[in-house]
Amino acid sequence: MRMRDFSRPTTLNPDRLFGQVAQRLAVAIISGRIGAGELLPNEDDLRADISVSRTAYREAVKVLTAKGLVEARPKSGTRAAPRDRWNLLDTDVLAWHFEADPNEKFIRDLFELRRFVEPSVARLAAQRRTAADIARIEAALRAMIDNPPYSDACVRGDLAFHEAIFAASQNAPLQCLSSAVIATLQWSLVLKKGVDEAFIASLPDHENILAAIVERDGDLAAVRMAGLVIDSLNTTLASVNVSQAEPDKITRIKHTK
Amino acid sequence: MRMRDFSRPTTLNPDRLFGQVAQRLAVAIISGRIGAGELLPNEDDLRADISVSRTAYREAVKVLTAKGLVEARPKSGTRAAPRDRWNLLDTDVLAWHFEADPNEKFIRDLFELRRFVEPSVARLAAQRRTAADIARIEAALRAMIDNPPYSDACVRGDLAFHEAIFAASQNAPLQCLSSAVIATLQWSLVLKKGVDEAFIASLPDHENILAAIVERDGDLAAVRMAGLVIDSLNTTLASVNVSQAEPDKITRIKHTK
DNA sequence: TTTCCGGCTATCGTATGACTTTATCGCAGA
DNA sequence: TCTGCGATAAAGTCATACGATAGCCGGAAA
Repeated sequence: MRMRDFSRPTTLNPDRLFGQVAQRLAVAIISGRIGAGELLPNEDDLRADISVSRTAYREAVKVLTAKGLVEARPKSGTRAAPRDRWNLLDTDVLAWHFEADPNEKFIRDLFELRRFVEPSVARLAAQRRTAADIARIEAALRAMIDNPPYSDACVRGDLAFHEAIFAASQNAPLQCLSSAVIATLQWSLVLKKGVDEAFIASLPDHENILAAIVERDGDLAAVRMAGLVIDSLNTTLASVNVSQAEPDKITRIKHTK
Repeated sequence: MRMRDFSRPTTLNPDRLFGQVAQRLAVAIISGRIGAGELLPNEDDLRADISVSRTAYREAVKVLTAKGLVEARPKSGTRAAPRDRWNLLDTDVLAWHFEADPNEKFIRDLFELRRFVEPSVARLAAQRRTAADIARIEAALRAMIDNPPYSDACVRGDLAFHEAIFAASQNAPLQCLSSAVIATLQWSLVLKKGVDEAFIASLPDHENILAAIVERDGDLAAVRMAGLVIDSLNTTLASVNVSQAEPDKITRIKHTK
């Protein structure tokens, strides 16, 4: 699946050779083409795909090992790890999922995580935000409003909006979860691209969240963020199901507020 | 800081040479001894620390790159990355934090994350748990009860208890956060080791959480889990402050329920 | 025929040296 | 002063070799 990539600058330089090899292998594992079995024998892979030296191959494997996608043990070989070992919240691992087929369960799970976390983050942001945080969130919102829906600048604004709120929470481990939120936004973008109404309808919600954060009203910010996430989930899932022609699988979540 | 290590089997084999080098460098970065500056030049490090080949060194760097701890660019060198690039939720990165000095802010942040996430996870677990999940949670609880406090088996039981609840949530990305919970438990263990009362007092709380999950009462499970997390935070922070002889920094969080 | 032991071999880990690529920095020329 | 080109330094890549280890298989003994 080819698409525009707005994910944060990853640690893994795609220009480099080992990065390409890592991505190749990662996608093969994530898409299930390798699935907990043995990896392609060292030599085979070298000869077959691209003639790549053992160094590049090993460094790619090291990257995948660090992200939990493979387990290498002397002699028994380098095998794809079971899914529950993967660092599913790692930026690169999330990005690689976009290269594989979209998996509705996975998207739901990410939205679920987001639904639990992001309202709390918004609450913290409202309590702890500095003037600089406000300026950053405002700038992101401006980019969303001033640019046509789904334009690059607009999408970047959306991502920046959520990231800025995470940053305002002043909690470093929590900020690591922003990549998961970014991922859901990207999935939304892919799945419901072209549907401008949903995006435009969400703009006032974004503005209201900012307002609550400005007012330092944590509870209000949390409630509004929860609403935004649920709306996003519903429109995204609707697009998934429409595009898959399975409208019966639409399961909306009602606002509790 | 030397300690018993109960973290889940990490992907990064400490027997291997590159793993040791990676840990060495990681601790130097996390502890701040390197802090966003340049890394030791390749050759220097080789000669100085241990005579280690370029291969092992490079693979160690690749691992750290994958976890966001360093950024390598041709010409400008391999630099330690700013903290907001680190994968703070990565199992290894969390484990490496135990080798550096304890950082109260970091522990607070982890507990905060846990406070947001774990009650929701408990709710999901109550809604989705299977019979196998119940058995797993019960077994973990048994290990906590049947073994003396802070014994290896007991601690493992505690970790298994929380991991089993995460597993019962049936949400893979969410499960990745269990390593952060494990980390807070380990910090608690380190900081308040020897204080048996707090542990024994928490046993009924654990039992009640299990009961709520058995009864499929999601809200109750969430409330009880929230209480457990807050209690754990308070006793842990108290130990931190006592051990640092700064009792004025104790800031308890009141139960809302 | 079954079982156990030991060597064989495949595969990862480590070491070494040479060459390539890339990006920075400084010097020279306009 | 500005521009651009080349020297340079560091990471990246390649090729090769050797060591260590765990599984495999065959032979020997019961």
